[in-house]
Amino acid sequence: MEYNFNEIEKKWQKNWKENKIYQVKEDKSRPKYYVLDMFPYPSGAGLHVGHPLGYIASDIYSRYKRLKGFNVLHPMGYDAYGLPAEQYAIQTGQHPAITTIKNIERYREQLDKIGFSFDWDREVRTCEPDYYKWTQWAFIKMFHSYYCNDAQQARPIEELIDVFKIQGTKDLNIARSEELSFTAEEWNAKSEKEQQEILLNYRIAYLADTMVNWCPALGTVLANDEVSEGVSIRGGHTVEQRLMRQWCLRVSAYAQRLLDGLDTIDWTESLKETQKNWIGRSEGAEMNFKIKNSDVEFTVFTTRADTIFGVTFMVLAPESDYVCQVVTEEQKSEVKAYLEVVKRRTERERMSDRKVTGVFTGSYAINPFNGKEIPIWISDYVLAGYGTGAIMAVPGHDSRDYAFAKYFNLPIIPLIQGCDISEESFDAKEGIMMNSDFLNGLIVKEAIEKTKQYIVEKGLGKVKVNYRLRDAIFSRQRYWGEPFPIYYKDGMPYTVDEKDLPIELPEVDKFLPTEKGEPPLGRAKNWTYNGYPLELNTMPGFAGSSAYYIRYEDSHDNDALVDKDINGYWRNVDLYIGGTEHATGHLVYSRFWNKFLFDLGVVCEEEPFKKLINQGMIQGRSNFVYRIKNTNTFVSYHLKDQYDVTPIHVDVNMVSNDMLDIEAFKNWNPEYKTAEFVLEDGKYICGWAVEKMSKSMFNVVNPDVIVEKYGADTLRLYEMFLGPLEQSKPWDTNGIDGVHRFLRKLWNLFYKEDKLSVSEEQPTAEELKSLHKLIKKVTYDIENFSFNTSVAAFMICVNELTALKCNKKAILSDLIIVLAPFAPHIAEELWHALGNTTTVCDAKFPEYNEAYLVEDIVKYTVSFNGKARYLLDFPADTSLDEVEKVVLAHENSVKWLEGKAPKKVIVVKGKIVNVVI
RNA sequence: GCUCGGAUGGUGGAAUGGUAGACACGCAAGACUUAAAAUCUUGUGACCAUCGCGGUUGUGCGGGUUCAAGUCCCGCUCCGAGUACCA
Repeated sequence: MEYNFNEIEKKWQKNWKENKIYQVKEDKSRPKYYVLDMFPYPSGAGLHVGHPLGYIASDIYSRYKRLKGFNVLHPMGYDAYGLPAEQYAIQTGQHPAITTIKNIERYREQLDKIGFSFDWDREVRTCEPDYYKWTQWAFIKMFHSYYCNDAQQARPIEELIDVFKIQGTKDLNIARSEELSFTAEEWNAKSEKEQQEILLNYRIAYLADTMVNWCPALGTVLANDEVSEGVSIRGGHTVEQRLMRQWCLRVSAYAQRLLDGLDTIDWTESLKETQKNWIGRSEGAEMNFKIKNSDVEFTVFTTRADTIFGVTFMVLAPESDYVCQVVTEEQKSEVKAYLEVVKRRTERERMSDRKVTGVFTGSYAINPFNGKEIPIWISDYVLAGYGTGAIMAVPGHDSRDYAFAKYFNLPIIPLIQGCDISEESFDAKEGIMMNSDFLNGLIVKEAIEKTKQYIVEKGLGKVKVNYRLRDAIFSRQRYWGEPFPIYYKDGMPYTVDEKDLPIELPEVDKFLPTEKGEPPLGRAKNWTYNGYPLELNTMPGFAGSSAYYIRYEDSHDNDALVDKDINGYWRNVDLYIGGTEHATGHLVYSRFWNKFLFDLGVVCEEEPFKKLINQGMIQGRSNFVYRIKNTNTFVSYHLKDQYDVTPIHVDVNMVSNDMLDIEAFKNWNPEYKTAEFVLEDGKYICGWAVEKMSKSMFNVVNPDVIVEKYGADTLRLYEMFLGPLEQSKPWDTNGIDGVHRFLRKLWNLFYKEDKLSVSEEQPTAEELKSLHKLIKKVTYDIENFSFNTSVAAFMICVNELTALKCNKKAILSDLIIVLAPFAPHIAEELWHALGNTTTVCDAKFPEYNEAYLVEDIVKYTVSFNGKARYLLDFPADTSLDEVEKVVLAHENSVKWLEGKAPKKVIVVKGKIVNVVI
């Protein structure tokens, strides 16, 4: 019987589905294990061969854990809201829901062919009302919460209102947008509307006028992680800064907890590092500066308080509120002109073109340490969004200030003994202070501490920790997203009643903004709640993906996001697999969202993902043919240098082992119908290059094609065999035959001349050794996510057993259990062929036995001063004394030792490894 | 600029400080075949060799630690990823 993978795989996929083999239920008698993949956005292009890489790895791990006796939760779903479906809808009028469902069906079809062990009964789709009801619910909870810095947790907003009623803002230590100050009497005297406006300053989900990344091409605002280098990540459209009233989430309140939490989870150092940088904690001081001839005071943030005696000018961000307060009459027109220029420059220009620009305000600040007058300037190298939007410039010890000072000819004062600032500033925080009054003679670190102390004692400011992490902009002016559970009364936002959730996405006639420039929801009919207008914005993409892992635990629950008991069983994700591209987006929002739900007591774990692995990207491997210029003749790769050629992308699906299928090529395009070829050894060899996998490069490989040709088990093994999971690598089909050959060899261990042929005989020591070597290696490898070396171990084992002509049932049956996580279909088929009636998924993963692994011959490496190595074989039970005797008497030893006694004999783990002379 | 990775045969890649190159691809030779494909066997880092003995050399470069370094330490070069006027 041939190894008919197509038939086998179809049969078992059907069987698994019908018998609900992968359905899991809470089972308190067994330990749980939660394995999660980052759920995909179902794009119109379908899956390519790179997408399943992580899913295969997580599937192997899930199946392994199940065989090890764990109750494994391994769900899958879809991140169904997204820009592409909406862009497509704008162009074609096709409702995004229709496109999305079509794409989901296509994804599902492709996923099913690979034989994953997902529990599909738990599937979630972020665009389904049953699902986004809980996204809206969480938003309502955030709206009704504030963050208490003392308790370090979210608290109900009602508590805060009670505080306001009694003591106003006195002794308040809570996260807020702006520092407000009022008494209880003032609060109680305010109108409902005024009170609501104030509360927005404290809510975790709040509405505020903020500078946002506005993307005109997409017609919406974007969060910081959706923008890179001044352009949108999706589509690469330019982004500009704009002041808009938008929904925001007070993620910044959680900055310290997000940072601290990193120490409790098992993520790669590089990913933790990326998050640390994104959160960007910096310790420093806020210092107040008075302005000469004015009562205006302004505050700067600095991490280098020690350099206060080197401040020679101050700089305000162009957008800073202080600007209009400090500009003098005579400078007004010049400043105005400068602000106009800055405003016109896009973020992108500002970044690429680092020209020094700026303008003097006419005002002077007073240095609180020595009373000196310092000119105040405006420049766009100071950002409004960080710190206070104002800095004290120390050109001697900050490279940006240095460039500015040089350009505008401002004084530069060196503050550190022996530093050379003639060419550039001295930025390092080291050396001994000078020109600094009471700080002179201190080393920089001491000086920073002493200055901070001084600032606090003299009331010049305060010690402050700043974070780079900004609050997340949560509004999108788009159609295809979750509607907000918010309505407006008297211009103020109110949440809809929880019992009225979900607020379903309404139908609209077009997916474009209204004539008035409102978001597409402005087109919806009767878009009201109890007669009040509903919010027209929708939520961003990360809203639905922030808590989906919790919903899988209890995806059909209509009364709660997750049942408390059920969450108490599944807890958080033990293993999360996905790409690095979510390091500063999804993985920050998810952690924030989960911490918020933790504060509410909805979930029992503070961190959502205990262990996280980033699978590498699969790049494309493009193939080229070489056309001789101005002809229709193509020359093979190794001969191309003899001609003047143009490389042309050719569809990789017409190329096998870099050899072109000439007939297929001729039929590919009418232009090539009459093409001629210059061959080498009768073949046309293509060139290749690693590029992004994309249609335009003709290098997209569809997993369906591989499954059709080699089977899902081969695809699974091959994707793992390609290299380490976390490494990016090009897809290259050149080695797939080797993996496929391995499966056929395995098959042939069972079947001789078309008949099942297994023996009940007792295995030999050699056979047992081969098997247990494999079990040991694979156990170790799976636990360390080193799947490529496991595949190699299988190949070795099967080669050994083939050489031993082993067809013993005892050996083969354990072998296929060990293989089952990797190649479930063939394992299931052989498992049943051996007479088992239950699924191989419920077998017990065999333990290895060291006793079988003992070598009967021990090899000793003997070398002299590490040189002239040679090997000696001894029976395993030879004593070390005996070995040493033989080693020293060996002719090579005699030669090297020249009759002298060795100085030292190095023994490692009971083995002589070196003789030192 | 900063941070984090990485550099090993023709290729993808293996190697708890202890026989570098597992396993696979490719290539070569052979077996089977009218032939091809498939399959199987053998060989395969480079250099030297009285090519079935045996030797030299070899993990990006330069140093160091060690009896012993692909692996640890210091200094470079190159490549990749992330991030950036963050005061």
